[in-house]
Amino acid sequence: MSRPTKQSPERGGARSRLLEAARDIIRAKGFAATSVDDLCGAAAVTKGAFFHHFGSKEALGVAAAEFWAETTSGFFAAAPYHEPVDALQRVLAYVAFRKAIIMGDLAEFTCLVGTMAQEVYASSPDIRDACGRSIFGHTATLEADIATARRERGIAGDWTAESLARHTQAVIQGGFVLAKAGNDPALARESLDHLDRYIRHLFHVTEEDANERNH
Amino acid sequence: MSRPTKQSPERGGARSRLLEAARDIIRAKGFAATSVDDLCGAAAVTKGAFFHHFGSKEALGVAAAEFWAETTSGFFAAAPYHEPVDALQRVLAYVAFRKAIIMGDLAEFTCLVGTMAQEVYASSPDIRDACGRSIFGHTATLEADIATARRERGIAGDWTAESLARHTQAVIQGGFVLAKAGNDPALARESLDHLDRYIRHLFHVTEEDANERNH
DNA sequence: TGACACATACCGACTGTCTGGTATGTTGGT
DNA sequence: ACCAACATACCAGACAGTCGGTATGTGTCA
Repeated sequence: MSRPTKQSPERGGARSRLLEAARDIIRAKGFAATSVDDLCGAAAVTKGAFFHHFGSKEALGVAAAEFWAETTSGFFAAAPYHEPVDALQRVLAYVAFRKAIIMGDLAEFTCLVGTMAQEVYASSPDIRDACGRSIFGHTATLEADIATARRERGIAGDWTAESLARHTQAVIQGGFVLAKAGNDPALARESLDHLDRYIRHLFHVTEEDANERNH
Repeated sequence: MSRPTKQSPERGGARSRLLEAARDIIRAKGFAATSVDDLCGAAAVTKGAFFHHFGSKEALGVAAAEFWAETTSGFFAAAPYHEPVDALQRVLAYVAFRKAIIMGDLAEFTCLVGTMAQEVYASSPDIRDACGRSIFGHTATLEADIATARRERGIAGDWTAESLARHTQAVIQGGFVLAKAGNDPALARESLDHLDRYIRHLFHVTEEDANERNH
């Protein structure tokens, strides 16, 4: 009767199942409205397992933000927008990619750490900082391409690659807020069109050379 | 001993005190983490008074969003950015005004309805819609100036006044998210500089005629 | 090879506190 | 006398967190 491996969910998977449940449920309901029991139910584990892996609900919030940072950085690193050899084309491809993945349910494409940061920034500095590391860690990856594009094209102007990378993230996050308030994902895509136009302006992209080669 | 008017807080003020408390506390802690007792304590009223004026906590959320819409529309209507006779200058003055009022504590300048919409969009459609009406009602006031400016200056381009007004709001909301995640109000101001540059580009504002008159 | 020690992963009943909400007063103006 | 605007007392369920326990692996030494 008793088999060596008898647990239906394989041993050791409780922690990651809880993090996946947190990613999905917190994006839909928010951090405060998500109870530990909600998470345990969705992950099919008990409270004992929850508090074995996480010292508190707040600790799970921090871990969820770090889990988000890891999975999304892997996702974006593997994304096809890195392909163009021209740095500016990579930046524009990034914006296009962000627009393309806005589809389906709101809770599926919106940003966990943006949502959490907005909610707990004052009451839980640990979660807030973990969210901040995730967001600004991501902007740093874009900053490199922006800086390279600027150097390659000899672009002047009183702005920095760092601030433009952050602005890109602000437009994305703000688009999510409007999409939620208006219950329409198209509102998030709309702002990315304006961002695309803005970046082309900064780099003096004219209608003609919009696609392909530069000077 | 008993005087005609003996209540320290004047009779009849409980509802508005609760709405003001909601405005301040929900911005700092979020909707779900704000308890009815929190609100009653801050407004110095009892739970009886709370449920006399609001049928439920959710109903207070809706009322708080409507209260926010009323007070902010009054605030912006009275703001000095309407003074320029040139419509484009009014639009740019709006952006400058939004940047200027970003000061002090995060909870003091961030947006109640943006925060609430982000948190409860899936769990409370009534609150979400009230937040949506507040946000998009505000963008409509800016849309008029944008449309006028575009007509006055004969500006073409594949964008609409409506979408630019919404984009402006997205940049503001996204700036708030980044400011909270990074715990630094300057992050919100930074994106408004990019927005200002973008709008000047759309309207072909050159460095020379940046301040004063047009064609 | 096996047995003992120990660690890790997980279980589920339990607890004290807090939650939104209700039922029943009391007060003051008209 | 009546009604809106409150206050007081209370409730049932939900909440985060605790605790004693069990099952399964893992390292170690004879």
